[in-house]
Amino acid sequence: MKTKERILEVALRQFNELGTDQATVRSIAEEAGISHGNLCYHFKNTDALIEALYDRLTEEIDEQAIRMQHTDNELKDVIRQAEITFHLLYKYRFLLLDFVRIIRRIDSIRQKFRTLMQLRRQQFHRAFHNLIAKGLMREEWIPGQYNHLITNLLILGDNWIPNAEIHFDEKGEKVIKYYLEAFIGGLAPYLTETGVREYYRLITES
Amino acid sequence: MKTKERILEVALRQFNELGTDQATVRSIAEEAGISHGNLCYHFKNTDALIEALYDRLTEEIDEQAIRMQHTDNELKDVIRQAEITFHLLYKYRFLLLDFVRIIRRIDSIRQKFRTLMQLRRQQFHRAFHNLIAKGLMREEWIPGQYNHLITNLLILGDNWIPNAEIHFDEKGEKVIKYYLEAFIGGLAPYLTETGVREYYRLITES
DNA sequence: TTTCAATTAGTACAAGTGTTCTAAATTATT
DNA sequence: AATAATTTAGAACACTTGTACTAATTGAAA
Repeated sequence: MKTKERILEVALRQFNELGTDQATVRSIAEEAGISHGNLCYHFKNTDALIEALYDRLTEEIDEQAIRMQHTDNELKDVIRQAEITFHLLYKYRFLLLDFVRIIRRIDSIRQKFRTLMQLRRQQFHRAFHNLIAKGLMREEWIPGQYNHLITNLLILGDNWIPNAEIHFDEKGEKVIKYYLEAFIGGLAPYLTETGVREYYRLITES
Repeated sequence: MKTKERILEVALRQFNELGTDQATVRSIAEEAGISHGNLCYHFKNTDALIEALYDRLTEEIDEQAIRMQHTDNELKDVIRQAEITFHLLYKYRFLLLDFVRIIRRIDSIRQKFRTLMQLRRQQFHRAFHNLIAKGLMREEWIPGQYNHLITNLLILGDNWIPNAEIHFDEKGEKVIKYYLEAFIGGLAPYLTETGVREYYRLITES
């Protein structure tokens, strides 16, 4: 099964660098050093490749979510969680760069993604709840504000990569850090004084 | 010049509904009731159509920005500004739905867009400055937080439409309102007590 | 070793796309 | 009314893409 692995590797690279429209069955096969007929034997078309890679992403996210269940949900854990997720999304960034088109075309991904997002919203609610209980985050003082906050954070989480593609020429770690800071910084105003002190401590040490 | 107008109308509709990849020179020409040869006489290809429509959007945004200079920058003006911008973006939503691909392909749009974004960042800074001076918005109490806030608001402003496409089946006014509320709600925690009172007054009356 | 299934390369085809070109038709100008 | 410029339709071309198919090769099981 080494061929299949190599195909997915090359596909991921080409999707990320060229976009899902420029990377074709032929270009991927060529770089993988096989015939495109062979590639189509393993994956019927590029959509099948996209779906396979999407499944890999969700697998990796799931694994990480399970690992995170055993932390005590301090502020540092929340930040760490965001950090890992950002890196994961960056690894599969072609998905986010092209998500609308992919979703419009591949219905199975659409459905999987919707359930994933509901899960993420719940995770946020739970995390906030924990932080409030620990006295790190303020109680909601404007009705509905945490719902709005979560909406904004989810949009940031899904769209910082397209945003980076549009605004920056740099790539990689530098970009990830920039948006990660914006993400965490967006949380800061909702923290208690204790929370802010902790926030300072964490961002200065990294 | 009626043909040109009709072409752009149909193109906008097809781009919004089908996406820039499904709408072709031929499909647009057909709906406009002309030959595709004729369409190519007026606009060399779909990229030229996209560019023309992008220019229209920036024109409309500019007009509105000028109109807004004569307001006194109360909270209600800031909200009104956001509302109009959201509606404008929705009118040309295909641009935001496909922005990465468009930017990658059409360099002139890339450059125009970057300067536009710098402008928008400045507008936010100015608006915040005004609100602070009026005692409606708090002074920055965590270093850099307003820069992060603006980053987040800009990302929300550019990506609520793709987000809606992914998460909702509804379209139109309902969607606009949902994200507009998230946008304004994201501002609320940064307001002073007076600001929050004003915020309540404004959101309950609409 | 033989046999059968899985894998691979290469070819061929159909559909769709942007692009160009020519000739006709329309409109405006003198 | 005559002439020139603009606009339009339609055909033709080159290119790419996904898809299917065939034949050859490989590898494992009997």
